[in-house]
Amino acid sequence: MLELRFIRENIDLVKEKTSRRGMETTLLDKFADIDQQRLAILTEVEGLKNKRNVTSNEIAVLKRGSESEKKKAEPLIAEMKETSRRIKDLDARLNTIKEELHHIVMAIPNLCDDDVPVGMDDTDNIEIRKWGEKPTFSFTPKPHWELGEELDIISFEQAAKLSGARFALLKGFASKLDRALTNFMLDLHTQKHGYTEVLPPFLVNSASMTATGQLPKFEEDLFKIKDWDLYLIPTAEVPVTNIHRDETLSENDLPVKYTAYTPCFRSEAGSHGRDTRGLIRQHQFNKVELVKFTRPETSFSELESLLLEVETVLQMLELPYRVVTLCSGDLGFSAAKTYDIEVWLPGQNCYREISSCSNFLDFQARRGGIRYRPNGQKKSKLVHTLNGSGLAVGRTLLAVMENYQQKDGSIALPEILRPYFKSRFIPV
RNA sequence: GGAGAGGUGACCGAGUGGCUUAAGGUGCACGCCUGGAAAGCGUGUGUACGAGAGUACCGUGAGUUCGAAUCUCACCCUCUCCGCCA
Repeated sequence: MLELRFIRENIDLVKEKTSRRGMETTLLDKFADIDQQRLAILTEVEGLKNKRNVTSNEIAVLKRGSESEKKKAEPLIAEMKETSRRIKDLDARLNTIKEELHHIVMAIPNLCDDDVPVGMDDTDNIEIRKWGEKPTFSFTPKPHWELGEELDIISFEQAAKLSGARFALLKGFASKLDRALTNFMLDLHTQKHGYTEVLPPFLVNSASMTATGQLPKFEEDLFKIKDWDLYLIPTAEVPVTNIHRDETLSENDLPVKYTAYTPCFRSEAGSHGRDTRGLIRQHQFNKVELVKFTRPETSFSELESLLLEVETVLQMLELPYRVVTLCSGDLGFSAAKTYDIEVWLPGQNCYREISSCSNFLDFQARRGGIRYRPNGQKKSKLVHTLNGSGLAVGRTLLAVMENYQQKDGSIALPEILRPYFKSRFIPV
């Protein structure tokens, strides 16, 4: 959410920046009109309320006085009866307008940072660096879904029986590898990168979804629990960022850093026909997430260190990747700037997103009332929030399978996973 | 699911219709004091909207009233006990 006053005073800038994202600006034309109506009614009703407060005090004084003074209160009471009726009317109108305005403001995306390249879609994203040597094969490398079925460690068919399309059943070595990767990532982030591990609820209420920006605009992307105000989380970002909703943190505690392993649930509405094979796009997948709460001054440097921490995971797993800066049109609703890390997949001969690291500035903090008190100052300020996947476990698993596949169909494993997986490879 | 108790500022906690402009305390900040610190003393200390005067906010939403933190109703949440259950 952007500040009301900021939108009012910078309406052209807001229009320009939202159109960079490829969004309609008609909403913003409506904003100015409704905002003006709101201020007019607000002024009137506040004047009446002031009168009511003052007169009520007068009545109180008269009522404590003599009989004749008590009599004097009666016309005042009659007058206030009428005033109260008008206040009630105006308040009702004001509430309607406020709701309309709130709807508009909640539908305005964050302003993209000036560093963000202007573009339409992912083809306009800018590669900023590459790491690692793509593996060479003496044979044609297979996609992971073929490897998984041949080794009998992933079954899409059985998962379809249980749940339908876009689900997978990991078996034996695959489920063990998923667990090994998760533990490796959590250990790295807690022991080397200074994150506190949390295990949050996987169902959250609408207030939480609203603070991080999934609601009200993107409800169709979520799974909702029937008859409950609960949604399955699409990412750990939601419960973890909401840990400090409506709280004031101490500046000395910043940056606050959490890592969480959770399953993630996404409806994938609107992506029919895309990535239908394999583990790439599932309704349910596991992810290790990193979340930071920072001072405004340091959020961009914290974004850079977050990116490096995520890259470390891929480097330790010796998986080749590249980093891209998302262009304005590809940026998520709440983010001001995002780096995507894309891992090399030899079985599909392409790079695929495996992590997304974003700075949300105070956009989520304002929605969620997440503040801190700067040392030596009276007024609290909004924190900045950031998060990044460190990493999406399912996609890491398939990247390991494709990059480490052997001619005989077995899969070698990164050295770093030895303490977690115990054996060196997944046998045929 | 049943019974009971409760939800007040950064935190604790008083407050059952109008001298409440939310007491008091803790914490925090600044000042005095000190060789320096602690203690002590003093001052200040929320959020939103508004150019400002001001208005609103005591779990949420309605209601009663000239006037509600305070009374009524509904709902949400927390705690204790009982029941059921991994």
